[in-house]
Amino acid sequence: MNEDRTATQERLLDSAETLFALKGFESVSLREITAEAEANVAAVNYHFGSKENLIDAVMGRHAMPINRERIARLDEIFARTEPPSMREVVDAFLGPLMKRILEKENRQQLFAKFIARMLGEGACRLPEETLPQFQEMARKVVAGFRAAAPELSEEQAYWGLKFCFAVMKDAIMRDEAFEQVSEGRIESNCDWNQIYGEVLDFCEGGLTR
Amino acid sequence: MNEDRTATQERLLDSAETLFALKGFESVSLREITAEAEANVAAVNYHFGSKENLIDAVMGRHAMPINRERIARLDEIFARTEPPSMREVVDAFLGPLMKRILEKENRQQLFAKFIARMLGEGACRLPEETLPQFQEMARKVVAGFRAAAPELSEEQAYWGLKFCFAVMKDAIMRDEAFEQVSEGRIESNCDWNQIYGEVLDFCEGGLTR
DNA sequence: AATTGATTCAAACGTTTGTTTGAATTTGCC
DNA sequence: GGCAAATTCAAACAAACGTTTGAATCAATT
Repeated sequence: MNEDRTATQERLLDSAETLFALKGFESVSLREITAEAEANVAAVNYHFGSKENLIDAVMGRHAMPINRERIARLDEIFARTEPPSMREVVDAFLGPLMKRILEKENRQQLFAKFIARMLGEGACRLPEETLPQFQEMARKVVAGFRAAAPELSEEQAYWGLKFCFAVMKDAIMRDEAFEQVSEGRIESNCDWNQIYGEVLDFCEGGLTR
Repeated sequence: MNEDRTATQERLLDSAETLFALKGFESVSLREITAEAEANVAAVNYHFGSKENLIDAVMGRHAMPINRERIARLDEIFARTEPPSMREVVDAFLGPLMKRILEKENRQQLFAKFIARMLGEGACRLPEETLPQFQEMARKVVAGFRAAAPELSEEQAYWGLKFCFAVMKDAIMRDEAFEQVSEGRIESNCDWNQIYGEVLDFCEGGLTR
């Protein structure tokens, strides 16, 4: 995959990311994207070939670096002699994602929502070339879980992986419906560090019964 | 809301439910739905007024009975003198959903996927008249959580509610991507009882740190 | 049997979708 | 400055979308 892109390509990716975050993949038209990016309608097909390819590109921009970081942190943990704590394994898995949300000073919420959609709707369509990396990452996370909690079977650990994913995703994706259901007791604030704390608590507990 | 519908209405709802399960709300056209239901394209607009209304109807068909059952089970728990266990509160919350999946002998997987989508994509668009019921249900679940684990703050309990939802949703929604990532170690089987056991374990652990 | 109201139907409505085209324009290079 | 490739652009494409229409058909009542 070409890493250095033209200015137009970059603007298209940014606009697509923003609009996907707000409305989901299916509901955003190429015309909305190109208008936001101040580009021509034909630009997407010229630079990316199709709308599908654009979605893949905007996902690929984040997925691989995140997985790289996850793997690096897990390798660090395994390099140590003492056994890992469950919390640090979960954090090695979810932290790189959360880090990127915290980095975006002004567009935190938007970027978070895009990530959540990527994990949700987009999960079924992860770019092919990223699959081996995802698999390696998953194997290491599962190994980490079982190092921290030896009573977990391999299958249980994989379910745990899935569930941690799910919890993180829902925590990131602040939806109006739940705000209503909780009658304003949740989501009005936006202290990501506190939210991430809740996520870690829940996942850690869920994995160490 | 009219409870007794014509045969055509029923067929439209069934077809919509099936197709929504397979492809999501946005990606299914009225023409697909009416073709499946062996009805005319105009039938949806005649009977429901619009596609949006159809989606609401197909959701409303399940949401309210499920919430009724949840509330009933929680009331039973509160009627007892001894304090509830966390597991039974979680089960009162998630069980009525799982029950309906197990009921559908032949279409389990399909129905489960619809439910998951309803919880996911559809969450942001829950029919207005169901909101008070959702709120009452949520209040009682939270009360149940805190009765079983008094150290939980109200806010933590609401997060727990959200997270249990998320875990259940992801467990139900079997996506190919994760099957690949786990390299076949998950999802090949389909023993819903075992899966539900994993969900209960994780949520129970997550709420009782 | 006639009349009324509810339902079905084929056809068309106006938009919007993703994509393609071919000419204009910009860009980098000799 | 001039050539060639890369990029932009307005315009149009066919296809699909949700919705509307008005006549045909069905059901029930009188």
